[in-house]
Amino acid sequence: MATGEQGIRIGLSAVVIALRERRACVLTTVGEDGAAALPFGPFDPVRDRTFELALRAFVTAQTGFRLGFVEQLYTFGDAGRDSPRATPGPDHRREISIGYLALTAASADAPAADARWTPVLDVFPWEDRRGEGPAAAEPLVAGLRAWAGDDARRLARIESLFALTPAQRWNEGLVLDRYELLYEAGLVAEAARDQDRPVPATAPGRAMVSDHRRILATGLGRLRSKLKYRPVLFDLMPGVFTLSELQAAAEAVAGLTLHKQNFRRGVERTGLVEATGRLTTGTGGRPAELFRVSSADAQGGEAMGLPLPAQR
Amino acid sequence: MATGEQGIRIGLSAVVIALRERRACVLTTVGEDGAAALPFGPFDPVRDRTFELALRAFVTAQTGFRLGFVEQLYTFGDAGRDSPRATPGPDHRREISIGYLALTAASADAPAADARWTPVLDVFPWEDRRGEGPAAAEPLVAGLRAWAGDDARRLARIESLFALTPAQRWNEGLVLDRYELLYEAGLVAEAARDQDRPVPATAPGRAMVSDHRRILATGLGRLRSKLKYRPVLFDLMPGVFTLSELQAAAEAVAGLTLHKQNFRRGVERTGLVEATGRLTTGTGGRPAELFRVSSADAQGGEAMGLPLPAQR
DNA sequence: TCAAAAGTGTTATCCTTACACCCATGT
DNA sequence: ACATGGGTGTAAGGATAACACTTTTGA
Repeated sequence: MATGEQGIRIGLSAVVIALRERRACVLTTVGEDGAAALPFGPFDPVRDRTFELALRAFVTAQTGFRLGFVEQLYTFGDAGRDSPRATPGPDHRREISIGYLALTAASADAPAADARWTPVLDVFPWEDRRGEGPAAAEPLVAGLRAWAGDDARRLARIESLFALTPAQRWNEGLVLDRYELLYEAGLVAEAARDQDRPVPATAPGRAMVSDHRRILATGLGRLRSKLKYRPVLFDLMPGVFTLSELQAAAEAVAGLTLHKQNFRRGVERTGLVEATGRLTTGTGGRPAELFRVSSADAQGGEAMGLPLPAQR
Repeated sequence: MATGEQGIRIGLSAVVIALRERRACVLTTVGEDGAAALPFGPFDPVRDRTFELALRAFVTAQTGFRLGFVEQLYTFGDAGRDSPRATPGPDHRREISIGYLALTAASADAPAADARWTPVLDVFPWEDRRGEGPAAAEPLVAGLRAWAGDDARRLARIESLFALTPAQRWNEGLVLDRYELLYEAGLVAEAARDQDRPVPATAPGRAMVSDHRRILATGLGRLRSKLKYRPVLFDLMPGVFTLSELQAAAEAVAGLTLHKQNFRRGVERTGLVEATGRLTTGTGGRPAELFRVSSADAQGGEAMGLPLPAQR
């Protein structure tokens, strides 16, 4: 009988998010076939005392960045995650990957070596609702409808996840659900690749190595959801910032255009920021006041996040 | 150099929740030293295609229960999770455990073999705010204050997590945070045990094997949080139920006394339940109408949970 | 007839949404 | 002057919280 310890390897994958030029970006490396990959490090059960310490160490070593907020996402271990056809032989190494979400404050430093900052909305273009809004997803939805045919359950899922009827509202946190829907429908490059079908040229977004895009979707979804009930956005911000910059950051992460006044009122109500009294200059208009994270209880244990009032 | 594949074993731990006699209970087995343990199954990388299938199989085999809702919680793998003193030698097997939350509809069946249904609020008595409310946690808080001394950060954490000032409100989802606070303060039996100190007789709640109480805290916290934005409570309910039973279930899980009218209005607004027209009999008072989960879009993808309006 | 539990009506308050408008600077 | 972005006031609508009350059964 198999003892359950043969051929297991554990790796740590990091979804490292930072803001660059008002866009939410993820730290990627160049994978084997030229596609983007997440930073990945092996977990050594002898040397590494905890997952989190191992993660922080290898990300800093590989990229030079110090991670602030770190949170475990999910453990991925399904057989054939990247190639379901391959039937594992007895000598097959089972690869299990523990995904982590990490946030770093914006930094002007260029990443080391072959690391890149990839805008997350280039990977998931349909997650950006700031421009035309619902119209942006039109071609995608057409493809989904074709896949669904007259399957009522599929149609309901599409309508719900993409908020197609006016009654439903777009839930920006369901990044993974939408990606998995597109994967099932065969509309993303990975779906074709995993079945050795030719990848259509129209496949939306940037494909990634193995199941890394799924891991990234998990991370972005977690971050978006968390914005609303934990003060995580400040882990992406520099020490001082204007309220407009804060709003731009929230918009870049959530993929939504927010309502200015309501956002400000909401931020004020949380008490998470405090004015410094100093002003910016050269914003193109009236100088903005600079704020910082409130020194009071601010990051304190209590549930507190930022409002995300949509601007229609 | 260590290759990262020696001596790793992966196990699956299940936090299986069900309602028994109007209490939220967790399925436990009897651990080595007589303490309760979570059902645990090894993960066989050759035989098991996915974590979830393996989990469902071994729980059904061990206990006879079919699991409904299943969700991954967290992967626990810190060295010395149960005994930090032990320095791992080269032959030390590193045990990594993937925790899952599972919900089963109430069932009259007795669990098989040495399995038990343990009321979760017996494990975490301080999580029950239904009785005297804040007063129930008084002795605990005294212990925490003694530990904190005049450390302002510790005091703020205690006040926040236990909602000691009237301005703060009790957040029922922070089960893990409160357990970890108590562990750090050395007030739960596991903290003493892990440092070979004698376990004080006053240690609150029921201790569990290894770090299983931490895993259970993770599961209960996740379930409580999820109640509010996903229709998970129905996975604990029988096919038909009265609104009072639904409220009692929500109260048993959340550890709160809810406001009857507001709860009902809120449930109605979600559209998640529909009346059957039938009435109960023998409730001790006026017969109640029986409801069922709405057959419409009900479980549909959209975010929908139940309100938890506190009754002071 | 009374206790016990089911079920309903109504109001005050707060947060969200949405509207329109004024302010200060650089060009 | 005027474009650009910063910053503000106020009112309508809906959800929540809190109040007390009626209805229907079993003992």
